[in-house]
Formats: sequence, C-alpha cells, structure tokens
Amino acid sequence: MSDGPTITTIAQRAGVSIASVSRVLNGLPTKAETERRVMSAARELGYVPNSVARSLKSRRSNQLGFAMADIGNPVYLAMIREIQPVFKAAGYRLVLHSTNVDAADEIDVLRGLGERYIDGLIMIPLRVTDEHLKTFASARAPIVIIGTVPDGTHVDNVRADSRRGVRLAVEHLHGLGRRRIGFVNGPLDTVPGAHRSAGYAEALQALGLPYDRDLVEVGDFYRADGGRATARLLERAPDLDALLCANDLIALGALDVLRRERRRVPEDVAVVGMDDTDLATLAWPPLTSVSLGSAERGRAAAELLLDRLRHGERPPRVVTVEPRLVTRASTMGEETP
Amino acid sequence: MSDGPTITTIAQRAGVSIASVSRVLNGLPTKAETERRVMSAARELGYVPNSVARSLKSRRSNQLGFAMADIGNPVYLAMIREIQPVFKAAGYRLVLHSTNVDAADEIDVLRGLGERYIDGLIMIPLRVTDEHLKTFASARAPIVIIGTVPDGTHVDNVRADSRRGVRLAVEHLHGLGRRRIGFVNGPLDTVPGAHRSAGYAEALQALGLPYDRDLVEVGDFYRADGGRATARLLERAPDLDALLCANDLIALGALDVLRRERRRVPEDVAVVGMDDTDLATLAWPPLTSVSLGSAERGRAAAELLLDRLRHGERPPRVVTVEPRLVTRASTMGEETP
DNA sequence: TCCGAAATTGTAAACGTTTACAGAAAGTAC
DNA sequence: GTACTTTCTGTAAACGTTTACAATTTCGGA
Repeated sequence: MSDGPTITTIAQRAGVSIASVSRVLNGLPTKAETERRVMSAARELGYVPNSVARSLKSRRSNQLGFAMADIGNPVYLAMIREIQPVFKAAGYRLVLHSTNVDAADEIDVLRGLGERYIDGLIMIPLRVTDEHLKTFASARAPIVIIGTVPDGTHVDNVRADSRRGVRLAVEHLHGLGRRRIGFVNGPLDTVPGAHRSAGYAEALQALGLPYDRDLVEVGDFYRADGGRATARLLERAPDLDALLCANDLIALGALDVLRRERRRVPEDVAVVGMDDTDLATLAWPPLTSVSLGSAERGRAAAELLLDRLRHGERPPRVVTVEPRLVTRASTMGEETP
Repeated sequence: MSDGPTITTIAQRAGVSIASVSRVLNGLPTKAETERRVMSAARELGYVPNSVARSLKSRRSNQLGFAMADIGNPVYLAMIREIQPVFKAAGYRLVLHSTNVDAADEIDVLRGLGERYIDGLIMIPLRVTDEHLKTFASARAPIVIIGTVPDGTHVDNVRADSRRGVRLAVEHLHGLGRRRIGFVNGPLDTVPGAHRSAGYAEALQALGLPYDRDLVEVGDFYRADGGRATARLLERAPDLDALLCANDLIALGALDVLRRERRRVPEDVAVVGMDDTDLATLAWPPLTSVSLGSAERGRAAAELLLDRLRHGERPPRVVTVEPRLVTRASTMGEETP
C-alpha cells in the first residue's frame, strides 16, 4: 500500500527521460532499445498510470454520471443495466448518484459538473423546476435528461410518451367492457404524475366516458402508498371495475389491498400497471402493464450522451420512446406472451 | 460550456495571489478585505473548484468503488441501497462496477486501484481464485470483500453464514414433516454454491436424513435456470415434498414450474428461497426465505471500509452476519410477519 | 516615531502526467 | 568525411490545486 511507482521511477530505472517513458507507454514511435528498457522497468515495478494526473492534463475524467431519485426503483435499475455496459464499452466508468427525491440534491449534482469529475451526466429529475432549467443552460458538461422537459429547453432529452401510454391502458380496459375505471396516480407536481393525469382525462374524453373525481386518487409512487390510495378509492367508489395504476409499485399495492378485500382480479377488478418492470411478471396474478421502454430510454440516453461527447456542438435532440401495452392475467384472465 | 474559471482567474479579478485565493476558499485565516474580494470574485465568476486537480495534490479521489457481478441481482441492489448513503454521508462518491460474472474483469477492477481513481473498494467476487488472493495482497488501496475468503487472507471481510442459513431452512422443512427435501443449488465452484452445498449435507446428517443424489440439482443463479433445474428434479424425484432453493431467483423459477405442473405450494411441495429479497414478498405464494442479511452486509462493508480509510493500518476484521429464517406462505400455508 | 512581534500575503514548488520544442543521434548520399 | 535529412530524445512548461517558506504589512507598545 506504499506509494506506487510513477513515470519518474521508471525513467530512473530505465535510464531515460520521463518524456520517453510517456511516449513508450502511449505507443508513440521510439527506438526498439528504449522501448524494451522502459517496458521491462514498468513491468518490474508494477507500474499503473495515475488516472488523476492523466485527467488533469487531458481535461477528461473518463467518468460519466447517472443521477436518479432512488436506486431502489426497478425502473431506474432497468436503465442502469442498459447504461452501464454502453458506458463501459466506450471506456467510461459509471458514477452513481441517488438524490433521494430531493431537488436541492439534484441541483448539487448538476453543479458538480463544474468539478470536472465526470465528463457528462444522465439525469432523471422527478420535478423540473426553473432552477433546473437555469442549471441545464449553464452546465459545464453535456447533460441528457430522461423525462419530459419543456419544449425549447436546450438539452438532449429522452421521453416516454406516458400520456399515450395511459390512453393505451384505458382503451384496453374499455375494450374489455370496463366502464368504471379508477386511477391511482402519483404526486401531480411530478413530471410523470402530471402527464399521466392529463392522459387519463384525454382518454376518457376520447372514449366518451365521464370524468368522475371519485375515481381518482393520488399517493406516492410506492407500494404501500399505492395500497392506501387504493383502499381510499374502494371506499369512495365501491363499484369500480378496473384500476389503472401510475406505476407497477402502486399496482402491487393495489393487488395487496384487492386481495385483502376479497375482490377477484381480473373478474371483479381488472388492474393495469405502468413501466412493465420485472415486478409485473412476479406479481400474482401477473400484471398487465404499459411498457414505457425503460431499457430503451436508458440505452438511448447513454448513446445520446456519448454522441454529444464525440461530436460536441450540435442542436439538442429529443428522442421519444413509444409505449406498448403488455397484457397479462390481471386484465385478461390468462397470460398472453 | 467554455472553460470555467480557475483560482488564477479569481486571483486576477480580485487582485491577489492564487495562494490567497486558495486560503480563502479553504477557510484559512485571511484579512477580512481579502476574503471579501475573493469571495465576491468567486461568486461573480461562478467558480467551482476542480476536483481532479485537488485530488492530484491531496492524493485522494473522494470516490469509492463497489464491484459486483451483475446489478440486476436484487441482493446486490439491496447492498447498494445501504452502501450509497453511507459513502455519501462520509463525503465519497460511488463508482459502480458490474463485472459480468467475469473473473478477469474483477482482477481488472482490483488492478484499477493503482490508477488511484478510487480510494477504496468493496467487492463481491463470485469465485475467489489464487489470482484474487494475490491481488488482494498487493492492492494499492483498501479493499473489503463481501463473501467468505479463506481464513488468514489479509483483507477485511464480511460474511454471511450461508451454511447455517441452509441448516435453518432444512430444519424448518423437517419440522413441518417434510422428508424428501429437494435442493436446487447454483454452480458448485462459486463461493455461495459451495457453502450451500456443504450446509445441505450437514443439515441432513444432523437430522438423520439420508443424502439422496437424486434430490440435488445444479443450475445457474437465475430464474430461468431455477425453473429448468426444478423441472429436471421433479422428473427424477417426483415424490419430493419440499424444495430448497439457493436463492430467491431460483425459487421464483421453481414456483413457475410447480404452478405449470399443477403442484400446490405448500400443500404438495413447500418451497424455501434464500436471501429474502423483495422478490420474496412479491412471489405468489409469498416465499419463505432465509435472510442472509444483505442490507446489513452492505452496511457493514461500507463501515469497515470507511474505518480502514480513517485508521489506516490495523489487523483485518471479519464480520459475520447471522442468517434468519423468514417464514411465509410458501411453507406455512399462511403468512406470518 | 520607531521597534519587534504577529498577522497576512506572495513566490515557488509539488502532485503525475502529456507534449511543444529544441537538440542530439543516426542514416543517407555524395 | 561532409552536408543534409530523418528519427529519436531530453528539457521544460502546462493542467489546477495546496502549502512551505520567505517577504511584507499591520499593530501594539514604548
């Protein structure tokens, strides 16, 4: 654990200058004899180049960041699983930031770009404040945002069309003959919460169904909250025959409560989740869920970031991933692959 | 995205030397007037200190690494969730390495310690080779290994007592009157695979049950493999009345197959998983599982690492986390909290 | 007003690399 | 052997900090 050898150590042992050592190690042309001596000195000393010094000189850290609210959320996990190998293949390490659903924390991470320890960042802000927008603009390194930002924001952006996703779900339920479709949403001041809310209203209207406030309940994006919200909803609207949940975790909470209340799924109440995480296949009954393409969004974000790093200035891009309904037993009574 | 200001820029604008700027920014004693001018120059310029330069000087990167086989595994996820906040609170960033179950990749990460981009590392090697042991010894920064290493290895180590964990499970099943207890294990050349295998044999012997090779099957540590292995087992030993699975993913695969084969759980076959991940509560029926304290192990590892960073040389420690059986409907027919 | 001590500041070196530039060595052609 | 070109090497500066040390300023007391 003593201080490791540096190019100076190698230079001394090989009897050459540090410049020559550096050139040999970087594969620049050198006399065969010099190369031989440097290489063997390096090997004998167990030399490993100091990446910090290298970064200082090259102004590149070879690290990229990923910032999300909470690593526990399977959606983010699915993204990391896509992002990590893409970064790795491009020679970047992954620095993870969990911001605990804290906007100030997010701003900190953005500011941190100035510290130059990462060359770029993928971020999923739950809420997008003015402060966020300002910081995007003045950021000192490329950023890709996953999640819809206001049109015209000067930043690479990957979006899920969750409004359309909600529509797919509502149409599916309507097609199955359900008319009293409850909706358990997440907080309305979050980006996904707001979009899903809008999508729900739109879908009802398109289908000619009335918007009944008693059929809508809001909680947090977690299982326990989902359960509590569902319980409230069942009390207010005992006649509901379907439940659309703003994500899979909420849907699991809903399933817990429906089971406790002895309502059969899907016979009495059909349930649809969103995100189509691994949880959907684990739930019982397996959960029909709207895939918002988490994996694709992760990959797209990683590739946008790498592209931006390679090609510098170019107008920001917006990639929208199309939603897809994956039907399973929680609405169809029988699993379809 | 232009080059940001440095202390030199600030020094010019404030009309002082870079040393003074540095002192002000680090809170060393300075004349009030100087401090005022430096601070306002820094604020106006939007100065953010360059952490790479700082690291070069201080020889500390303020980053710590976590290396595991595959981020998708919920056990590792549970660990990350504990590790990340502990690191963050201590002022360290988290660098994630997913080694794809590849020993060479793991060695690479260990070698990477020499690059000095992390000040320490927590690693979960699936297999511990001689190469690993050699690299532990010559590592240029502190390491904590999660997973049992040979006694006497000079490295901080956090262990789960999975042998005892397996015993708990077998005794539980035996106590329920099951006598034909199948065992779906992971690869025997992995650390957990080997220990679980030993534990299974021990437990049978302690209970006076015969070891029947037909009751043991090996696959990989994933859901699909678990399913396939279970199918093979059912064919060879159709009379088995219990199934012990080496982790929860395998157990989920087993539940899939048992359902397909119309065997009731737990009436016909009682099923036990290991690791007690979130999956256990999601499965249907909810899965009895042996908790190997993933969260505790993660936290313990993080604290060992921080302690080592703070106190330098001290004999390596071994922390062993006790297993705990969490019974649920897959063995008891009814959930107990 | 001056002296010495204390407080503050500036200069310069260092951390470990990469790289522009100039100088040395080697090779070529006569 | 000389002159010229080509190839290789070493010196030194730079990246953005921190910090030892010396130089300067400030201040209290006479």
